[in-house]
Amino acid sequence: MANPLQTRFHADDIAQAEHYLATDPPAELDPRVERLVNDLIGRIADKWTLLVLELLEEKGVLRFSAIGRQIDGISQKMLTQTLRQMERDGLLTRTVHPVVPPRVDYALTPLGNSLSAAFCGVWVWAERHLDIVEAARATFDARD
Amino acid sequence: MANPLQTRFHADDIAQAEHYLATDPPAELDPRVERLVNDLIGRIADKWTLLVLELLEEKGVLRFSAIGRQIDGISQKMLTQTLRQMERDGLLTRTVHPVVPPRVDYALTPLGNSLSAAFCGVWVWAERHLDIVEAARATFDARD
DNA sequence: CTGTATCCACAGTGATACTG
DNA sequence: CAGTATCACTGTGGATACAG
Repeated sequence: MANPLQTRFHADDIAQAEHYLATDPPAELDPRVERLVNDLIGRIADKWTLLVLELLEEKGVLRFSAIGRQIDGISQKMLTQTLRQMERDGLLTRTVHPVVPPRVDYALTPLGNSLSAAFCGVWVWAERHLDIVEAARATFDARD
Repeated sequence: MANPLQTRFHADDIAQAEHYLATDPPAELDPRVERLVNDLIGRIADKWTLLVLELLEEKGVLRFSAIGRQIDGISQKMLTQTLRQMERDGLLTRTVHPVVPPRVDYALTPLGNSLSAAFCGVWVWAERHLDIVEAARATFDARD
């Protein structure tokens, strides 16, 4: 039986995610570092970044228009912006082929892959608990 | 040596996060489910929700003002809004004590704890790769 | 103390048009 | 094809005041 999440995340990535959980995290956690980590999470956890991350993890290398086509509802502006941010953060590479018409390929870096792996647990959680959350909302909305 | 992340995440939660990664995820992943999951992630991954989740995971039970005091920069409005959303999603419980002055306690539900555990991997990733990301940004910003 | 209500400023977003 | 530029808009979020 096909298993979308298993095809989406490489076994290596999942192994690495387990590695993150199993090994000791850094000992230092002063407020400044905490703020930076929060900032970083805030940036990488936005809607479009997550979708691009997921898509590239699954598909490997894609060109600009292919990404735009496969992510529902994203505008060209937001796609460009998201890709630039991710490139700046070292999550993906942007390869411009000097041909006409222009062709630009995007692919995750190892850093991007590792982030995708780190988010694997959140994806699985969301998928697993979707029904529970919706039930909780229904209950909450019922009484007021 | 003290280890903030180990104190922040209970051993049980980490075990559960490993469980998520180790076991087979649900087989079905039609576009509708995918959209719902994306929505859900978009909601739970916002800045304040993440900070509240982290704080309550660490501290256990806290009252309204205590949360507001310990999360830097959050306004009363956003705190109320965030707590309501999380309560609606079943992530935390809101307990009103009928005393004067009023006292309202907030605590994570098992669902909230499991979400916190799922995000553990992302936290560790962010902490681990903070320097790499900042270096990537510096490199990116240098050439233009 | 724990909220709600109101107002307002501004950043994020989408639509559109245009360029190399 | 792969963007950039411009603009109008909307919602988020902060400040403030007030209520239970």
